[in-house]
Amino acid sequence: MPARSVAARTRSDSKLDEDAEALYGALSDFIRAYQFRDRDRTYCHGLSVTQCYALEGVIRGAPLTLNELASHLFLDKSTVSRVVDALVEKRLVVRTPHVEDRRAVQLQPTANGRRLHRRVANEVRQGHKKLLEDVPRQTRGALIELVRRLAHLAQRRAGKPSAECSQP
Amino acid sequence: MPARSVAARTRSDSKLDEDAEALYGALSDFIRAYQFRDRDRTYCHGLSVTQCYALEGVIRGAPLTLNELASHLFLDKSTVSRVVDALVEKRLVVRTPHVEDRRAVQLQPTANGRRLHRRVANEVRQGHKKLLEDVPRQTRGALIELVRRLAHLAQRRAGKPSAECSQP
DNA sequence: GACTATAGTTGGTGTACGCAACTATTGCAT
DNA sequence: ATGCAATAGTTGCGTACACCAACTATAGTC
Repeated sequence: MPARSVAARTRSDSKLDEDAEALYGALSDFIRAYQFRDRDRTYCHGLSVTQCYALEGVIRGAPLTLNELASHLFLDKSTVSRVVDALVEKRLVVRTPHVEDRRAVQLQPTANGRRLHRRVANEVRQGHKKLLEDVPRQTRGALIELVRRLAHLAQRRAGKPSAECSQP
Repeated sequence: MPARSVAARTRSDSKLDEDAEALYGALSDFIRAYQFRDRDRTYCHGLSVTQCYALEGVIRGAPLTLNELASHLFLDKSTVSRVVDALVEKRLVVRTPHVEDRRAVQLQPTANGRRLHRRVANEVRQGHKKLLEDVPRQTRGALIELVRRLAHLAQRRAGKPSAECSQP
């Protein structure tokens, strides 16, 4: 490392600190507000947010097992099992026994499930269009790219959750 | 509206649709992963996520009333009342009777509260630094600005939640 | 002084989540 | 083959957290 580094690193680190702080502030504002929706017990068309995510996961990944869905959703398999119960109950998803591994199930959307998801996705897209309308057209691509990067990084972090946490 | 508009609008709308779709995909990936943390029953230093947000809200806004905090958190005042109970229990926040309006309370962080918040904020900042490290330095400012804008827009939307939702 | 409105608390209820224990399979090793 | 560890999923259970509604206490208005 070159000689310039001490002062430079200090300066650049504190800039990074600042940026991290600012990012956190903005993200937590965003999440609090964005998630506001999530606090609605019943989301759209009688689906909770988790159910929406699960349905979407099934549609995007079908056929997939319960474990796969669980890790996609970052949820415990027991939780997902019950979420799937609800979706099955609503005739949006079917649990088929897995052909090769009789312990496993295969999750598949029903026609109903696809239809409902299309409707929900449309409404959600409307919301995001409203968000994007206020973003200058040229920067939209960059914004999306950056959010993708954030998602990617957050996913990596998700693997080891409680590393930096202590209990009272 | 000029004659060009039909074809042009169609094209630009479908581009906007695409962008909205992409944004939604990226955001939901991000939120699922980011929120993973939030699913930890006990977050950092014995605080739940809601408690963290509440403590932060109190520190950023002190002195503030319970109602103010509730609307900041987009939560019901009864929920916030209990969250504050927990923070008071932990000696992180004090409820002082409001000087001018004896129905209201003033929420203030204790020295302990500030200390703990500083610790938590530091750890959280570390996480966001890791996120930012992978973002090119020149685009960090833009990213933060865009997240701020998203937050702002999401906040506006938060006001009228179930407009586009129907129940089964 | 009676009224309406507001701040906050408490009781009741529903739900989401994780952990642990269980069953049913699989697949490997002897 | 038979036994044993590992895995997929389900279920029981406890906890946290959210809302609504009912309540108390105070404020402001006429």
